[in-house]
Amino acid sequence: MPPITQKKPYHHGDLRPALLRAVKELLAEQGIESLSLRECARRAGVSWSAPGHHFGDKTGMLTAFATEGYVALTSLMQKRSRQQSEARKAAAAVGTAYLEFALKQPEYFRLMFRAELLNQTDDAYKAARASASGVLESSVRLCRQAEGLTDDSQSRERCLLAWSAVHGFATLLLEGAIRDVGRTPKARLKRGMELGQQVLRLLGPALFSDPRKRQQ
Amino acid sequence: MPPITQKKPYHHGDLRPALLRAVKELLAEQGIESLSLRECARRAGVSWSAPGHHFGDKTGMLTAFATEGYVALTSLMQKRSRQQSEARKAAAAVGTAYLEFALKQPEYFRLMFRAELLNQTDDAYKAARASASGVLESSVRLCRQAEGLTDDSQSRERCLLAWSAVHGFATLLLEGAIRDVGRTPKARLKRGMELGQQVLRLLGPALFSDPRKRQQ
DNA sequence: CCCTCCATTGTGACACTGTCAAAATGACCC
DNA sequence: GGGTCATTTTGACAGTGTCACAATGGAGGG
Repeated sequence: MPPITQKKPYHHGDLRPALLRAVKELLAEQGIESLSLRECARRAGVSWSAPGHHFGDKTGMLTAFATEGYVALTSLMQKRSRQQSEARKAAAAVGTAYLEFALKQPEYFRLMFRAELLNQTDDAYKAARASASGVLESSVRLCRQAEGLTDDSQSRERCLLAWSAVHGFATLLLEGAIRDVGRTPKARLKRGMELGQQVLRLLGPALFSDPRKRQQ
Repeated sequence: MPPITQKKPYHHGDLRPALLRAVKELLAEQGIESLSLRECARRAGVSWSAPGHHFGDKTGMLTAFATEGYVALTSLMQKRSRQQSEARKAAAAVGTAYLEFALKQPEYFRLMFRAELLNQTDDAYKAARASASGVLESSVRLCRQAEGLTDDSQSRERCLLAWSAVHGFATLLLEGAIRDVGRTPKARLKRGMELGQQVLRLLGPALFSDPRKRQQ
């Protein structure tokens, strides 16, 4: 009578969450390159072939993990967004949440944008990814709408600019491309969030000003 | 009397460029995950242990390759920048060149920002990376200078914003996160460059307007 | 011209990996 | 209670990175 904490009546308990937890731990400890199916199996206490069987192959396991990541990111952005009343502050909160997620859970974030490691045709994956980018887009669109700028001829480009900026900053910071931002992980997180907020604040005019008023 | 096309008097010719060429070909064909020292050796026509010996280990070889990439990126940005006379157009050309490099030579670009695969302490690598980001930064700074905006209290943040936006856009496009941008590689390149230019054009006000004039 | 030295390249060996086929386990339903 | 079948384990294999050690052949001195 193994402790079943989830619905699926697996042979030896709930394998899937156990494996995904092992993935998360191992990614946080050693990075993606040295992650192996067999080590996940060891940590989860099952045979070395169980992960491969359960997820089909390594790509399947990573795709499932990345899907979890998109769900978590979506949930965090929505939560932070709801804490704000004004549309503009809500949009800023979404961007900050994106950055916060990337910095606090890099083991998710790094994998979520490694196209060649994931099965792009997986339905759950596609759905989770779409819902995350939906939150981003609607936060930008709602903002312009709230300010009476119904001209959304460049709406897509503005959403892309916002996404690109916050994603690029998070990526550059995670990959160590931005210097003078602290040594210890703690300091890097704090300083990175501060710097990121300043950078994103500069984006305001580009996203929310009316293009018909002044170009410069 | 083997054909020596470069300076180093290697035993069997010029091993280093041959290996790096093999890396480039293999990365373009199959992606990073399936790249192996042994396959590089096979393609270069040497024993399977030669790459490991020459570069120390796999990380060493990838670091050398990434360094090549930074040199090529720097050179392309400088070239495109020099083709423009105005500072503002030069800055736009630098951003466009960054995007062009990422889309046309993804085998370089993808690796250049994989911190965990590279030896961050390598001197040649650090130098090449610094010179690339130097071109980016100076293009933004020169631009503000040319327009008489000497107030550079937020200079670093503006440079970071520009870099983040162009890097984020390139990354998202490369990883397939941006939809409706074409199926064939050819179309994706063309459409991606166009879309990228439109997105970057929106950045102008955020980078070059005087913050004391109008915030909105 | 020959001989030694030594950087450069090749070979052997080992533990580890992902994936396949086949066997074993045990929960579920009639 | 016994059969069925999804779930898990075991066996096997080709491939990998890295180590220690062997072989190669050009460079420099006598």
